[in-house]
Amino acid sequence: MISDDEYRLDYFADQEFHRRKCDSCGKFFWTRDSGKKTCGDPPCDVYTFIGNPVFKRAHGLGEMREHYLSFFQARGHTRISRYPVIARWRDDIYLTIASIADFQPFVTSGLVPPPANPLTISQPCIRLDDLDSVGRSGRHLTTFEMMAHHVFNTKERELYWKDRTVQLCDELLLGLGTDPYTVTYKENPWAGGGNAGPSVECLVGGLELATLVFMDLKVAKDGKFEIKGERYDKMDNYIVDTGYGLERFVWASKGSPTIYDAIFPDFVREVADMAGVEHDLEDFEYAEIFAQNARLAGMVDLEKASLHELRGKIASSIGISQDKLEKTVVPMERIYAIVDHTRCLAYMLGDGIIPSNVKSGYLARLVLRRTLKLMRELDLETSITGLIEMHISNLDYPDWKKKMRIISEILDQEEQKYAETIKKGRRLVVKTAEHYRKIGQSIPLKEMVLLYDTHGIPPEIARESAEKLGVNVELPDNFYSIVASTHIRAEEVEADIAQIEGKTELLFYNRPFEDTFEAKVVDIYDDSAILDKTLFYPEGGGQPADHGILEKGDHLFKVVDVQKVDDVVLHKLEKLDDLKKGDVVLGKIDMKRRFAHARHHTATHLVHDSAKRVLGDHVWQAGAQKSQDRARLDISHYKRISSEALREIELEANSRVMEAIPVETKFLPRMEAEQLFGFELYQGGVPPGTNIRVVKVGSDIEACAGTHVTNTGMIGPIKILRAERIQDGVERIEFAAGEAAVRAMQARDDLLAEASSILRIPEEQLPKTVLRFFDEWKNQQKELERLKKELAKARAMSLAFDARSIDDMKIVVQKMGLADIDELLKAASLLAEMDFIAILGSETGKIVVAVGKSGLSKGVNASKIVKMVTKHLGGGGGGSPDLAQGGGPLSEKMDEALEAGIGLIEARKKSSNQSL
RNA sequence: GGGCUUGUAGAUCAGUGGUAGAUCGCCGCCUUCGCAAGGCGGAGGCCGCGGGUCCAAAUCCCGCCAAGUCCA
Repeated sequence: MISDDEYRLDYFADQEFHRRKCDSCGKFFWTRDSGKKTCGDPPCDVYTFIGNPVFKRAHGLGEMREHYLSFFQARGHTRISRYPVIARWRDDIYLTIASIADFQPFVTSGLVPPPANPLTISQPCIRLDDLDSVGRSGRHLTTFEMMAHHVFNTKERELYWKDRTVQLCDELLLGLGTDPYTVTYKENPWAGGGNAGPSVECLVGGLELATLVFMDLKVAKDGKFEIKGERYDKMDNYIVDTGYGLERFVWASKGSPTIYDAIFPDFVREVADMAGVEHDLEDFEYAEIFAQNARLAGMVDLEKASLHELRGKIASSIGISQDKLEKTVVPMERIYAIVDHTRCLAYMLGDGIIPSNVKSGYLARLVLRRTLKLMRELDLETSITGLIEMHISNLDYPDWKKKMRIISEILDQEEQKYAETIKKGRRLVVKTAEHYRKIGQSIPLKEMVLLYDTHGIPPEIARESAEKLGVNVELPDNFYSIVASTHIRAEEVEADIAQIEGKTELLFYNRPFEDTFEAKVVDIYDDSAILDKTLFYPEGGGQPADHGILEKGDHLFKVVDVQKVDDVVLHKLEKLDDLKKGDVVLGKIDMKRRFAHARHHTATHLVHDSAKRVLGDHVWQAGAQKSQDRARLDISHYKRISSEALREIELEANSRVMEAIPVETKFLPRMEAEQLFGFELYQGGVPPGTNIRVVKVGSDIEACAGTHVTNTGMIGPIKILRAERIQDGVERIEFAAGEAAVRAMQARDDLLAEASSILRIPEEQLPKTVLRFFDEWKNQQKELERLKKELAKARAMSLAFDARSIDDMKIVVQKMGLADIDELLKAASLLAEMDFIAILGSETGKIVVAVGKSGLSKGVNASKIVKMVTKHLGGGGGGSPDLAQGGGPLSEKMDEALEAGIGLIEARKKSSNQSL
């Protein structure tokens, strides 16, 4: 528990605030109004600001943002620019969900100094948790700007803490014209992402405008404090983490019926016009419907509450029928959601997310497809590209306008893909529906889940198609949660990483060409030696570890792996033997291996840079791995890389090699590097630490800890081997550099040489000749087929003469040389057509039995005969009563097997008409 | 990163171990002044690729390649 004392601020005392316990929810809050009984937060209080703004003047988004940032700037805060909405510097979240996310984990943990302190920022954030409520509740958004001021205090230096934070918030609100008696601060401890602390929510007019978090706790096993079931301890550093909702401020300043009408009124009107929906907020009764909707929706959690029930309440409180309410509200809800979702997409695509079926790309596709579905429901004929372009031209990010061409191409492609999925889906639904119509049932839930989960067909669309065919569907309200529940969640495995004290000096950066060094063994850990300094490169950044040896006198220790744990390098040895702490060793690196890695590593940077030049700026590294004989680079790209583009990339990369560009590396403070080069530095992930190593290869600049050659000329040739699609939106380029490239080319030469020598033709004629051979082969196959048919016919005719008769049935039994099963089948079935019983065998051990009409009527069964006679061949067989086939490995016993066949029919006669 | 699904004629798909099919499209002929429709006939398949099991594999098993989809 967080102590009450945490909230007893001098500022509250000075300003004559009272601490009250909410009559409704029991939480404590602070107010200047001594008569206030409830905390101010819905559902304890209702919205009072709608139609009754809490600020003295209406503000637009830009105006409000500027007011906020300059307010804090004037009070000693440095304004910093926003971070992307795709959190590339984080590996635990895909999207930037709060302003503090910009500074996690390294700034908040104290490892890296903040870019400024104190600072103020307005950070665009995306949260998709309440996607279903967007448009409906009047207040939910997928995209919002979190305005914030942050302070990073340390034990040594405190800038300001709770009092000043609350004071600034109060000053901001009162400055905007808020009545001081309507402001409440509700106590509400905050926890998330491994941190926690006391926090107050600032409420005005029933609307939560800001949250002021005082982050001073971190998760600790045996911590002194317990919040929401986790234990926490105090941190050395403590952080003011505030969040002010820009869109809510604008809403509060206007008192519009919904947040959407407040923040983009023109956009809403334009889309409403396109959809042919009348949206006249001047009409009091009409506006009141939305206002009341927002007020009541503000009180409940839409996820849990029944939408139907809620609407019933709203209708009766306004005094109109529920039907009329829905007719008015539903189209607008869709329009609001479309306007919101397209803004979300503008941010996602503008910041470089490529729609995909995995990771952050999936989130983009999710929002995109929901938007297309909404547009379809409204019969909105316009293209989604146009809507997104409208947002982009309204936003003040010039680089996005340049990206519009690629964004539009991506969108067109996504629209097409979705249309394809729906088209395929409808066919599938029709098939499914017809099946259930035949058996007179409605389509069960299981099928609906399959259609959605496996084929991406939304249940609403499935229902529409099915009902057209007069088939009902089973579709419960909580359909999507049923789908979710079928996915078993993978348990998160927390790796127990050993912490090792100490620091190994890294020599390989400054002495990249040296292969020998002397060092002291400072410790032994399992079967690994820890040295005071090392030339061995530990595995990292997709580059494998160096190998080599450690020499102690004339005793050699083979180094088979090298790993870095914290600041310590572990040299894993094949055998530990008598190596001990305090020994002095001579280390020798396998330089051939090292150089192969270095070539591939620098080449990776070049290939990445070339891909960017050829394909566009949307290309980001999504992963990389190097080895001695090849390397692979995964890049984000929205379509398959054509072979022409691939060749261009290859040529481009080799041009950089031929230019013999020096590779520059240096260590820079993280913030300086970020300011100089932007987040494009973090192609290969975000390294920890205050200083990061920046590697510059021509125009490519990346944070990279790997070993590189010192000049691109040293790479030698770069040969792209292949490209494959890892996921939608991610392409993998495999290539070889240096000696490995030469060997790869030689291997390809060998393939050509071998193939052409088999055909005894020059290599240039391979494609032409292979094509001719393939065509000839196909024609010959057909010819062969035809001849077999003819041969079978001829044989059948001649065999018919040799038929014997048993019990009025004409029987042919014959061994037909090396004939294959096809020929036997054809001959036998022809004989059966002429009303014979045929038992045909071959020297290869195959048998076919066919029975004609009269045989069948007497109960002769081909399948049973085959089953019995093939036993003589040590095999088996089967088929239908009129035609069966089989065989076995003992082909030399064919005569015996055929005799047995005749025997069976004769025996059948004796036992008089017993069926076989 | 995990789950599910698919790959058969130009297209859409049947075919769950026993002679590869349907519909549309294509070509030819009949009918017509011509077109559409209709009738008759025909062409078109490494059943995604490679291995395995089996007397026998489009079908079962393994690997690869290509694609779709839901989720974290």
